Amino acid sequence: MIFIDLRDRSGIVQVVCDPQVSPAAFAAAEGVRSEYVLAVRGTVKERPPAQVNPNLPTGRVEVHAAEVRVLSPAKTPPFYIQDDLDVSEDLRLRYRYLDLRRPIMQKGLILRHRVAKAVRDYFDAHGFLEIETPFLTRSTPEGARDYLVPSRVSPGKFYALPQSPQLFKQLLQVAGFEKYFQIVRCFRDEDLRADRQPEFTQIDVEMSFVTREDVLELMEGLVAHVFRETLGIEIPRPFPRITWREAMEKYGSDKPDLRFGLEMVDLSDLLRNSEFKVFSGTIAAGGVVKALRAPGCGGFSRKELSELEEVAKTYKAKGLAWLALPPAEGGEVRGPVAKFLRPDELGAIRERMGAAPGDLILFVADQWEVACTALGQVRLELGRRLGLIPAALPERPTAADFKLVWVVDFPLLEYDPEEERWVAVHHPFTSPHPEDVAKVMDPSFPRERLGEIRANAYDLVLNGVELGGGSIRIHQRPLQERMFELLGFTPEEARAKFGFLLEAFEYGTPPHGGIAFGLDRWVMLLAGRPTIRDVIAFPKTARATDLMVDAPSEVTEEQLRELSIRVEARE
RNA sequence: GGAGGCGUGGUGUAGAGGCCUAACAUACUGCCCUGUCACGGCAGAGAUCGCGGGUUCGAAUCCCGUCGCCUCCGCCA
Repeated sequence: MIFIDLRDRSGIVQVVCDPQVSPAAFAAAEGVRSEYVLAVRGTVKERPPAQVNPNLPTGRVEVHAAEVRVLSPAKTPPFYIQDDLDVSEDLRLRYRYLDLRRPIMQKGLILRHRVAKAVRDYFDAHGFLEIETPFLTRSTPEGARDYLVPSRVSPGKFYALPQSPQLFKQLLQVAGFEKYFQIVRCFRDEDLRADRQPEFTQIDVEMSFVTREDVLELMEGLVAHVFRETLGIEIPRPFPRITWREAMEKYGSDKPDLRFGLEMVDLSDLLRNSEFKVFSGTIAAGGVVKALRAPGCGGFSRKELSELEEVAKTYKAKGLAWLALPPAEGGEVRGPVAKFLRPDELGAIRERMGAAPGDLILFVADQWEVACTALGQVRLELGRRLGLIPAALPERPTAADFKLVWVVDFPLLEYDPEEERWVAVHHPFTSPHPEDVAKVMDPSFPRERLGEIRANAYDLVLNGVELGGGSIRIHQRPLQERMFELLGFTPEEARAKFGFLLEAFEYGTPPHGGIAFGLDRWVMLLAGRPTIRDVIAFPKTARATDLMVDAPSEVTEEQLRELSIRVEARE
């Protein structure tokens, strides 16, 4: 009697080879090893009650083999084909076709397909057209580093792979395709992360004659549709909204994780005249003091506190001050800051923080954005330590496992000290907030205050991950010219870089706007995986290499000659 | 560009100056086992400890360099 676990995309079934039923099938099965490809003919039978395997979805039945044929033998795989795999990722990437045999990997790609299908169905039902745009296109300034492709017929010239179809989708609006979408590959030559690959897939959307409200409402419908069709989850609508400013103030991030509270509080007004110069001095210099209450954490050890401080320092904070409240009334308040604070200050802080005995209060004093960001990262670390951020998605996720939020009113511009100029936070075609257009057009508006101007832009954030973002675009020539001016482009430069778009805009441009979602990230979150590599069939390593096909690779002298390219040896 | 972690039979780990002629689990090969499903039993094969240099009487172990993978900062309109 030989038992074979026979696997296909749908799962595993047990094949029973009984020499009394079929001597030939038994003999064939004797030579079968792991991962052999088989053709089995037989009868599906219910198992005897004692032989039922409750751990297997098909555990109530089995196939009694009449015939077993080996279609293809297999070498012993370098790792087990099973879900709970403890093997280095480089090995999985080198043998990706084996890694992808694992049910959990198949589940991820099947989910990915179903998300894409749901997206296409939704847009089709709402009158959108999927239109393809070029991969071989033109390098444009701003944004990420381009992947370049040399041209053979135009020696010395290069195509760029698109960072996104941004310009094309706007040109499609000029062309009259007033509802466009595309599931499209994008390319960015920047350093990688767990949620960043050099090529990734975007759900790209653009619409004419819409306001921000129209876009957000339609996209909430999309998100709800995808959750319903893939996980069977009903996401409550409308999604909450938060301004960028408020997100930074309360959560210290432009992609706040709303699965837990631990909101930050500003104490600058209370500590303006504090004896503690780190606080008062920072405030006098235009900075702020932000604080975070960690409930019941007053007993944290030196080690835990210094680990939290390391987090803060990673994000440019100079330090992390703390106050540990005694577990009962009357005890000593501990912490390096305690002796510098007057009783009235201490009382005011406790009241504002809503602090209870046994709580820990953490402080960062710094310039506003640094203080918010650093303490916001401490907040996330605390969330992990206190178990407020689930380590994994439950077996049957519900709407409560997915906290969606729109972040709106991003700044339009931010100062880049390296380039010594203002750069677009979103991109140069993003329209200012309707209430701020006057400031943009006002030539006397002080340059140093350009950072106050809000954009008509929005991001969708899911569990602290940026799922997508978009904006209402500029469709008026004077406003666009003014934007280029603020970005430091002369009219000639603007024309040289974006001339085709500016020219197109002269032929009647509908007001338009759109959004783009990161498909990989979305599927990653729906599947509860820790990296987008797990939901991409053939991903690249952190150094942007493909370990399976060994790319990038050297090419022949002949190929280089055809492209008029000479490679200089680099150390 | 920077910081950290990891690298020892196919795989996952242990070993932290001499106990290493490198251990354990699993996978693999052969034999036994006619209801197994984390099967079981017996036997066997399989590693110059990522690579290069150095220190030492002696290095998987200490030092320097280098390569690869992962995470994070910078970067990513």
